[in-house]
Amino acid sequence: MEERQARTAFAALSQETRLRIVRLLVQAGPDGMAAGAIAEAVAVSPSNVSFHLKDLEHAGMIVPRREARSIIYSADFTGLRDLIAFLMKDCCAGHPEICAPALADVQCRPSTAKKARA
Amino acid sequence: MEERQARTAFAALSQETRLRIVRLLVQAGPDGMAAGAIAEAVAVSPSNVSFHLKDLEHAGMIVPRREARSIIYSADFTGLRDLIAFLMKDCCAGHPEICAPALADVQCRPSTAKKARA
DNA sequence: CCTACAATTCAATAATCATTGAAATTAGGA
DNA sequence: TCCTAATTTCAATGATTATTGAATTGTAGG
Repeated sequence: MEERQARTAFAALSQETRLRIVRLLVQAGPDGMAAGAIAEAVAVSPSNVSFHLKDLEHAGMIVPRREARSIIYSADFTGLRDLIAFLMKDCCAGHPEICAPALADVQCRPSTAKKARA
Repeated sequence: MEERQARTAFAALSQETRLRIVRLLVQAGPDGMAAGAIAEAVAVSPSNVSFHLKDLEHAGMIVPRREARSIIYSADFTGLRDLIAFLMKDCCAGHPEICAPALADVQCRPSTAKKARA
C-alpha cells in the first residue's frame, strides 16, 4: 500500500461517524447494511451519512453494491488488512523484536467482538 | 485502546508531514532524533515541526526526552502497537478467517525496511 | 552574567473538512 | 406510466486544522 493511500485511510478512520460506520460494518460482516440502516444506526442524516460513505469508499474501507432500491455497503476487509500491513511494516521496520512479542498476543482473534446479525 | 484515542492517532497519521516524521523515527529506532534534525530531514520550518511533534506526542505516537540543549524524539512503539491491535480487533472481530491468512504473510518482519543509522 | 542556540508558543491567515436542508437521480411497485 | 422510496448531489455555512513569522523560554558555554 502506498503512503498516500494509507494517509487517506487514516483520515477516513479519524472521524467519529466514519469510524462508527466501519466498526458497524465489520460487525455486520459480508452481508453489509443499506445506507438508510447505517444512517439510522449511527444517528446522522441521510445526506451526511452519504457524504461519509463516499469518503470511506474512496479510502478503500468499504464497498457498495446495489440491491433493489437500496445500496448495501459492507466492510472492505482487504483494504483494512492492507492498512494494518502498512502500519506493521512501518512500526516494526528494522525492529521486529520491539513489537512482535506483544502483537502475537492480539493476533486476529475475535477477542471482545460480539457478533452482529451476520 | 479506546476509540477516542485511536481516532486521535489516526488523525495524527493522516497528515503528510506527521506520517513522514513517524516513519523517520521508526527507522531511527530508540535513539531517536533531535527536533532540529527532524525539521531538516522532512524539510519544514522549526515552528511547524514543533506543531506536528506536539500533535504526534499527544496522539501517543512519539515520545520526547531532553538531552542537553536538544529535545530528542523517538517513536512510541507501544503506542503504535496498540493502534495496530485496535485495528486488528475491529477488522477481524467475529471474522478472523477473513484477514488472518493474508495477515500472517506480513507478520512483523523487516520487509522493505532499510535500517537508519541505528 | 551575557551571548548564542534549540525549541516552543503565539497570533494571524489560509486551507480543508463537516453539517445542513433542498433539489436531483435512480429503481420499483401499483 | 405514475408515484413513491432510497440515496446522492449541491451550495452554503460553520468548524477544524495547517502554515507562517515573530516573540519567548530554557540551556549551555565563554
